[in-house]
Amino acid sequence: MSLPHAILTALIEKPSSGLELTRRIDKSIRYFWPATHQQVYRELGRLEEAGLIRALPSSGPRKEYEVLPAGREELVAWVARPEDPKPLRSSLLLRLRAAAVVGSDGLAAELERHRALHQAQLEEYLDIERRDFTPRSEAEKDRLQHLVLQGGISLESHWVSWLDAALAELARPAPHDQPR
Amino acid sequence: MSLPHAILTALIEKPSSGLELTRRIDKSIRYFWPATHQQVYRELGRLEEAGLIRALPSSGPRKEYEVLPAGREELVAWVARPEDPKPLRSSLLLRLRAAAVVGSDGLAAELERHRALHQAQLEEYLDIERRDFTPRSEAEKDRLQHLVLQGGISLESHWVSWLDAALAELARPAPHDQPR
DNA sequence: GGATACATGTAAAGCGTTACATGATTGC
DNA sequence: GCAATCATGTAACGCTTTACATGTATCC
Repeated sequence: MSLPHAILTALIEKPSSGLELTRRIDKSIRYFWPATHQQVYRELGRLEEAGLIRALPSSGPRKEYEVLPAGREELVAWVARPEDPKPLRSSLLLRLRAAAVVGSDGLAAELERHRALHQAQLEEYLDIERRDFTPRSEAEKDRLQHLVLQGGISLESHWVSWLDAALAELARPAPHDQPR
Repeated sequence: MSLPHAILTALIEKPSSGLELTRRIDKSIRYFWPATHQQVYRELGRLEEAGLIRALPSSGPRKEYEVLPAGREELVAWVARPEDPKPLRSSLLLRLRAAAVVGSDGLAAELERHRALHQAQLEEYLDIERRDFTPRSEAEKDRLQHLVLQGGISLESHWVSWLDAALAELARPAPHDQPR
């Protein structure tokens, strides 16, 4: 149940219409919880029905939503609520496991491709860090957001390093098969 | 489309019935692609209908499946097939983001809890590594499986380190608010 | 023979994804 | 006025998860 809370967070920062909200999510929150406009609209409907947000009186087709006190309370409660991490699902690790059984033909190219993707994401995070965060003396709010960013940086660094090791290992001749 | 390929991989290693397959997945593959018995049965039905596996003639209620040549070919092709990584979804990072907006009450306890979970997973991986892998001179098959395990180890290490940093940061007094 | 575990499913709900539909606004 | 874009949705599908259902073997 994370998407509704992502929306509450964004709406508290600034009341928005569905599409505007989608765009704002796509500019920051999507890095650790992506959402399409269809999901956003569906959740906005549910949150309104649950009495956590309300639509502001509007002119035209745009519907602006703001968070009600009950919505803020729910978000405060959710921050402390125990919730286990989602189990890992990596099709890349699965494919290495499959390659151990049927051979690793063509796998290296795919590992290279993933390495490039993670490297690009890492650089995007580092750009954001250089642009938005100073090295020290940050306000509580900034410090928490900086922590989130550092989590992403550390995660992408892990993948790049591991892919480097995997590629080196794939390139290494097999000690038993090769030297005969 | 990863689950069917996880099942093909496990079935090539050893033909199995639905429940046995579920148990075997739960002993290794689940670390990077968990699956319940309901999912397994459904996929077995689909794979059989697609002509990738077949049920062995059996006695009793147990249905044993084995992989057909078409199934092996599909798995070989899948190993090299481009497939982007699933976008990250971390409710913990999301909650840090929410805490930046509504305050971090109760967040530290939850971070501690997650740290313990990741630490336990890390130790489980390290136990497996000590038990199943020698330091060098491994066959191609073992080297790939070792790489998978090292991926898990490095991932859990990342989370433990990051959670340590996050907890230290949360405990640190705010530079602007506090010292007045 | 009765309880327990084994084994194979069905049903339903939630979330995420892709494709499609519809009306209003804006730019030219 | 017409096209493109903005804005708000609906529909359908697949995967995951939880709960429930049903029959079979085994143990004591």
